[in-house]
Amino acid sequence: MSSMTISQLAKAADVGVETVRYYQRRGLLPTPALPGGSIRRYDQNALSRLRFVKRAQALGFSLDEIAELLDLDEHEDRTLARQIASEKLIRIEAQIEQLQSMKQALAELVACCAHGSEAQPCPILHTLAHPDEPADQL
Amino acid sequence: MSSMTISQLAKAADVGVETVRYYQRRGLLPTPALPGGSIRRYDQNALSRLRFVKRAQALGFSLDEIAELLDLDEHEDRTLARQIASEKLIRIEAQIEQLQSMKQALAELVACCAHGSEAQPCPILHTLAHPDEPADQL
DNA sequence: CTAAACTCCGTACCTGAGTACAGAGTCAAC
DNA sequence: GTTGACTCTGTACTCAGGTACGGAGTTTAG
Repeated sequence: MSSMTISQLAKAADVGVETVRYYQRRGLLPTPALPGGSIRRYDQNALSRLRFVKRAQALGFSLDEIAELLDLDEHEDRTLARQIASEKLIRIEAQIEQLQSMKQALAELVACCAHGSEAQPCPILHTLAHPDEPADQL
Repeated sequence: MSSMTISQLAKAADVGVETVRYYQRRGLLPTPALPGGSIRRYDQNALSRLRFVKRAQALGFSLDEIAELLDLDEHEDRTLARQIASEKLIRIEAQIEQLQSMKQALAELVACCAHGSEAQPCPILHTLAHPDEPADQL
């Protein structure tokens, strides 16, 4: 199955046909030339690329960022590649930190709500409404 | 300043006037009645609610989820509130793990580009395209 | 008293990431 | 050699979460 139609390709990567076309329009996947007349064929390489897109996306990258990542690989300019990757790395680290703050805040709220007495207002809602008190460490 | 115009309210919560109106349309904020003729007035309560929305949003809740939380607050249902927060917590934890894997992959790419030989391919596309190999810890 | 600034309401527009559909062509099976 | 599934291109629609705008009314400072 080294040569696939668009629907076979889409199925193999578990996306819709329209999604493949959309990625082509966005420049994330090359659009192979129409051979002679009529129907495009996609190879293993196209599938790898498509899977790359889905995986990177699952990690929170936008399609624009993914296009950039793909460029890193394609361009043999390692100096530039390294620079772009470093910048992305910094953004990811910041994102992780943000999420960790969120996690902590939420964990505190959940824990507090678990053993609080029913008589008091729900701390999740109370805390969110009044940030100037205890759980303000966001 | 217990009675504000819409723009004072918006400013106090650091959002745009249009955003306040949007939240009203979405049912996240009540729309106070027009007193006699003409211009609505908002109180401290509206500000608390607006801040609640922004804080919950910063914690990764969607506006629909926030509406749900507000509803729970109104009905004093802390058990369910806690459940929603727990679910959100789990999603956030998964997201952090994923990002950490990506961080590692990117860090490797950066290191590779820094001192690797020009002859070898960068690991990033390979890593993401073939999840069944080393960097599979995503 | 007038002009600037603000408010109200409705509707339209924006970005990101697709999804749907129309109308025409093509390919494989029977 | 026709039917049915698939493909091609292009355009339009969806959803979230806003943002912008037009035209009318109101409020306030000078």
